[in-house]
Amino acid sequence: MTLDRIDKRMLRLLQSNGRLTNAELATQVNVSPATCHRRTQRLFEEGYIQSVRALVAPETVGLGAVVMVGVVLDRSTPESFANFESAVLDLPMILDCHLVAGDFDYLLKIRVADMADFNRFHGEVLITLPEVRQARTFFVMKEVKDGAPLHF
Amino acid sequence: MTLDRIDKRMLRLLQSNGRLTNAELATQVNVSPATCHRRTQRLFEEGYIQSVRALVAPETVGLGAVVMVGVVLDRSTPESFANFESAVLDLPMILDCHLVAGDFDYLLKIRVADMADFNRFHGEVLITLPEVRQARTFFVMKEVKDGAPLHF
DNA sequence: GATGAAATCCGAGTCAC
DNA sequence: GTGACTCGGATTTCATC
Repeated sequence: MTLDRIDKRMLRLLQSNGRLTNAELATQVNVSPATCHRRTQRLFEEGYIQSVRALVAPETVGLGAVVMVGVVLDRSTPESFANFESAVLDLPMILDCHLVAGDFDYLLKIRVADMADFNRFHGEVLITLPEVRQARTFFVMKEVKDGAPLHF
Repeated sequence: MTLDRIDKRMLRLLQSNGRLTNAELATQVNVSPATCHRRTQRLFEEGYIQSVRALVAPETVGLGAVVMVGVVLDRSTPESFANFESAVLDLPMILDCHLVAGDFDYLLKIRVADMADFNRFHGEVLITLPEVRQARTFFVMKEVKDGAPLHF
């Protein structure tokens, strides 16, 4: 139910290296492998660790371009939001989608091969999505930081 | 140097589950464990897989609030950008930072405990960063999608 | 109720082919 | 690329505090 100092250290270590073996992890946090194993299990079972994922280098799989998009919907009804969100969930090039307060309704992060690819996506998909009034594009020129580990 | 069908399937599988054992992975892509092992090694060595990381549930470690911030710098000189970027790299609550073309210079994604925490960060850190003229805040009300797997 | 030691089992990693 | 072989870690059991 709660995280003690050892749990937190384990989370921090696994966050930076999800391939740590149980034996290595046990050494780093100064408990026996058996204890470490039980604690790790709990971190998964109780949802402290959502998943472990390999981070694929985007350029190596032809997804070198990032675009951020601010979206404004036509109407601010619950159905508008629901429609838009379900469309977003079906579009794999949309990596992030946040409902925000401010000048936009949503902020999207999109990964595509290149600008031509984005233009196609923009014209044929994005602005034809249900309820989209306006989509303001921010081409990303440099990824200074992306998905930094949580600091706790 | 290039990825065949099997490599890509391995990447996709490891992307969704980084804890797959070599034996399991081998079965899923229909090659022997030895072959699978060699291929996986290559995917790491040649940088197709940048790292494997545990995804920690942010709320469970007291980081339940997300804020997106659009930043405009005072001057558009190389030193301004460099100064700002190195400050950003030192701030662990800034998870993402993208240099963009458009109305902002940078878009940031920030994780904090709550609004009070963000207000403190905004007043004491963000607007005192070198070269920051303006910071427009977008509170995130819902994370519709966050860090979806790459689609290739 | 959590721990660590020991014992078993299975996969990682390395060979020859 | 496969198959076999060895070593080390994962996982369980159990006694202990």
